[in-house]
Amino acid sequence: MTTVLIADDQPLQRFGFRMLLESQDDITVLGEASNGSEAIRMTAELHPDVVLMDIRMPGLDGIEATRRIVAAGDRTRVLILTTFDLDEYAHAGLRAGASGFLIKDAQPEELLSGIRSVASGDAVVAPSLTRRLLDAYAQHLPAGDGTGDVAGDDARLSALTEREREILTVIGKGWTNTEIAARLHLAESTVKTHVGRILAKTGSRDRIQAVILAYDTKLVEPS
Amino acid sequence: MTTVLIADDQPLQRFGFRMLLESQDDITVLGEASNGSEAIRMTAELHPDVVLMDIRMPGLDGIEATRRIVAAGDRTRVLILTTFDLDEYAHAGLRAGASGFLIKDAQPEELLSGIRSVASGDAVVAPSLTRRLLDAYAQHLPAGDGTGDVAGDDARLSALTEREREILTVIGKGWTNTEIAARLHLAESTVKTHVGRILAKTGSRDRIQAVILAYDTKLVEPS
DNA sequence: GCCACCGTAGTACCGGGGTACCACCGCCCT
DNA sequence: AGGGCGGTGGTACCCCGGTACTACGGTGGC
Repeated sequence: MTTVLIADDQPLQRFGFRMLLESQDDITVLGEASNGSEAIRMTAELHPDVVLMDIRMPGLDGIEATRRIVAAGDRTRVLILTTFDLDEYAHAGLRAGASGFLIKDAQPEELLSGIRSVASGDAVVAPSLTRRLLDAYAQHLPAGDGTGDVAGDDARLSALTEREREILTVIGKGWTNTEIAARLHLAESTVKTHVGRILAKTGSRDRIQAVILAYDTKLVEPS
Repeated sequence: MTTVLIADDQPLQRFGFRMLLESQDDITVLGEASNGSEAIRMTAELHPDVVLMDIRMPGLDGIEATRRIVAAGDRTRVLILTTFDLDEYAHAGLRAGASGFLIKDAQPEELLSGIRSVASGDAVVAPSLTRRLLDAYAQHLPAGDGTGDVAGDDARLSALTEREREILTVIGKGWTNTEIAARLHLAESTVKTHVGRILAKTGSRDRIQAVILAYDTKLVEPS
């Protein structure tokens, strides 16, 4: 069950959101806030999985409210809703730690799937915003040409097979055995076998040491 | 009407995509390519709106094919499909000019809406990839304006106390709770309390993510 | 004086991780 | 034909890690 707090200064807008969300079996609306301060207070009280946050609100605005909610360190994720897809909002919201951005007039399904994604730890961005995000991101990437140095060429990894190195890479990215199994289309028992062999071959006592090894050997690069 | 070219070396995979796409009234499959060179040639011939591009293909891979298709200056957009959401793929694909990234085992609806978004000029990223994209993007943004972030200090660590940062450092070194307790002269329950709070504040689901965070924020340096 | 925060510590519980086995298949090499 | 190796899969078991609570002393601010 996903719990949601709605933060918007327009009662009619809140009503619409509530109707939509409550029509879903797996979503519960814990409450409604009409400004940023209320949103912060209610989040601290109710610990919703997701706060649906409007940016423009009287008093404390949505960005600042987002910043404080994220800083509180709770598990609550903030999904920012904006009427205009203005860039400065996205930037400020990103710095504030929001988990996603949607446009208010999105399709209901988009909103719902966005909430579910954010609740499960993923992030979402409205399609019309994604383009800019990609462009801006690409612009800031290191200038390398893609060809060149092969990572993970370390003596401690030499005993590993291709497959094992592949598994070690995703271990280094923090994937759980279950995730590895699902994303690589394997049985969890197979993953465990691989992991066990990797630990034995590299002399790591647990996957944590393996993660560290993956970083030290540059098999995985800091992001 | 949206026209699509499928580029994938696995016939079965191509068949699945074709079946899915042709079931849609507004999408037409113009053809199928089984490697990068074919994809480039067929794109130049058929001018599809979207190329569904697998990364792993014999001969010319999907990244290079994407680079050349985009460089050709046609209106064709490339939507990259990957089995593994490995970061270097995303980076390379971005530099190559792809309009989106989806994971192969995504829901059919996700794939379809992705194709439609890309065809209409938007960009899409699989929800499970978006998080990293946002994080990486936010990291590269110019430092905040008014509100004071501590200089040289990563935002994701700002909520941590001195002691918690200390604990996170040794978590990053791979110490177990028992070891931390022994070496820092604490009760293991205390260590667990600290670790729990660190995970909550940093949004890490387990200590593995915390280790990765410690490396990414350079709280711990590769040895 | 009171409250918020920090660091410390405890208990109880559960799930995932890791280990120790075993097994089967496909491939390549001798 | 046989054997080794890599990749896959299974079962059974135990322990550590993580969560959810509660609690208490010290400190600093209002």
